[in-house]
Amino acid sequence: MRQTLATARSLTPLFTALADPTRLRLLHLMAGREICVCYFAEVLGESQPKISRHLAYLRRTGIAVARREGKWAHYRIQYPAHAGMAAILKQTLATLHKDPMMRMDLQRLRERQGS
Amino acid sequence: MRQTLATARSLTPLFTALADPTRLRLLHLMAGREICVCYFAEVLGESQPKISRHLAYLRRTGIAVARREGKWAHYRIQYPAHAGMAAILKQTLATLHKDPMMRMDLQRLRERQGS
DNA sequence: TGGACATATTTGTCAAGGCATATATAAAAT
DNA sequence: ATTTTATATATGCCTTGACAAATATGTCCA
Repeated sequence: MRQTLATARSLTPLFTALADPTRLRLLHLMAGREICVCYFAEVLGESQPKISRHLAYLRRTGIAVARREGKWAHYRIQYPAHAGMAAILKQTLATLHKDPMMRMDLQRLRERQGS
Repeated sequence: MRQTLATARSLTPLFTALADPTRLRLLHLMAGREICVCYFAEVLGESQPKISRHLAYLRRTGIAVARREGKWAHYRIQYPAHAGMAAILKQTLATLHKDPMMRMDLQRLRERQGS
């Protein structure tokens, strides 16, 4: 297994995936829970296609996985097998969670979910 | 000070800067030491303008700073003031350092430096 | 059918790399 | 001491390719 042979190259797609505000907000919302796509557009105040495209991006990168249930799709974070990549992602989520604006996303989500 | 007001947006430039193999190799070489530009091209096996461009990119992003000394320029890492960003950068460097290929860069550097 | 989600298309922006060249400092030559 | 010449580094121009956003449309399932 040559997993770590070229970390620079394997890290690049991860960072590319993280280099977008919308994707960071999505990941932060997904951190620790599974979320129905139906909430994202409203919570982020972004168009549905835009959300969908970014979710597809995260899926392609392997950072998120989808689970279909009838009409709905639920997304959650998939931590990379590569320990270093997982650590970077984890650190990123921790950093995001310190931002009050990010927490407001979470609050808006909970209001919608009625939890 | 509204430094943390929009972490998603302030994090994006960092990740964009990290989303390139050449820049990751440069940062890894600079981790913990100051390095003369004159070594980079040879050590990485890349063209001089390419190196220079990527160094300028890192400078613009604030991750690296240059110090001129006569003909030569020396670069070193500048950790972001934002604690979360600094933590991400640090984690990234640690991850890179686990890669044998990355360490070979360091070895090639030391051979050139004759240390 | 209608609601939930995904994808195609188009357009604009931006970054990357190659090549040539500019700038700056130092060294050498006269 | 000027005037070349060389070395180190940066930058401009050009082409190419990746990605974002908006709009429209397709697909799947109740």
